Amino acid sequence: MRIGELSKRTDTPVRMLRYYEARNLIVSERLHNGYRDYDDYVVDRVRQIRGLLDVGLPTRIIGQILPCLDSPITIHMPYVTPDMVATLEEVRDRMAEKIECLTKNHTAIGDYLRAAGFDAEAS
Amino acid sequence: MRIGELSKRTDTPVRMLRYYEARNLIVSERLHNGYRDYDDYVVDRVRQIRGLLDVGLPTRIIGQILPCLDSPITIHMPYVTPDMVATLEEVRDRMAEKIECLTKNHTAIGDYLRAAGFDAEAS
DNA sequence: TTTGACCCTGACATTAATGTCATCCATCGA
DNA sequence: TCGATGGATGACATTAATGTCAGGGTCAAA
Repeated sequence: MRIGELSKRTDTPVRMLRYYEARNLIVSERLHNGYRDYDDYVVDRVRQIRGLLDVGLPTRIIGQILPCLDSPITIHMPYVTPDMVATLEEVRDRMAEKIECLTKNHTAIGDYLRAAGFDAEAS
Repeated sequence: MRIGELSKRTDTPVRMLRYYEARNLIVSERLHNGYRDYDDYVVDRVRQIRGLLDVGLPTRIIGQILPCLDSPITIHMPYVTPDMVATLEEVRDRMAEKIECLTKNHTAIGDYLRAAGFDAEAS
């Protein structure tokens, strides 16, 4: 698909799609004219990238870990360098911290809303 | 305590503490000389702020929700405006999304590391 | 063939969170 | 009293993610 459709399907500005490509987070073929052409799997990829960005990961890190989270359960993993392992462990641990922080505050907001009489569902 | 100590106790650059104050996330008294003087509870507050920033919340939002997450279980909550309720619900929902995203990727990294033979513990 | 929708590249602006300085006041110990 | 340390304000720089334009092709439908 071309960039416009990818943009719509991922609800992501075209500008950003080109940016992600520049940061090597996604790739694209080129049509006879110079138009970018994306494979379908890129849709999910972009969504994942956005999610990670939204959660505070910088593109630099995303680019490093993305290849390791690619397929269902790691189709091809060449020699994993110790460096990469360290990075992954680091990222994994920081994610755990974030989850904890988010969970705590998510709960607190729920409690508050409930105490204030609003919003009885959706804890 | 003065800003230096707060900085150490929260592992936060002094620069940032002044910044958070400028954004109305924390407050401080002033000593006879112009030095800032912080109450003890500010330590936790700063840690919470950092956590929220780290997880992608902008200071503008943090400033809005912080007062609602202040005390153990909401000591004083004046008339909660419908606007505030809407904001809180919005933030709460976005947090849930983030938690889901993080959990998913956290798991994926764990799986990868395990599959790669590294890191057998700490799922 | 003309027009409008799409795409391309590249430059510049912006917002947020931070880093870095410079300049000056305050305090306390040697 | 001097000097080191710590604090204050304010200006300027930077990095990342994004927004916005400008100038210029592609192509299909009218």
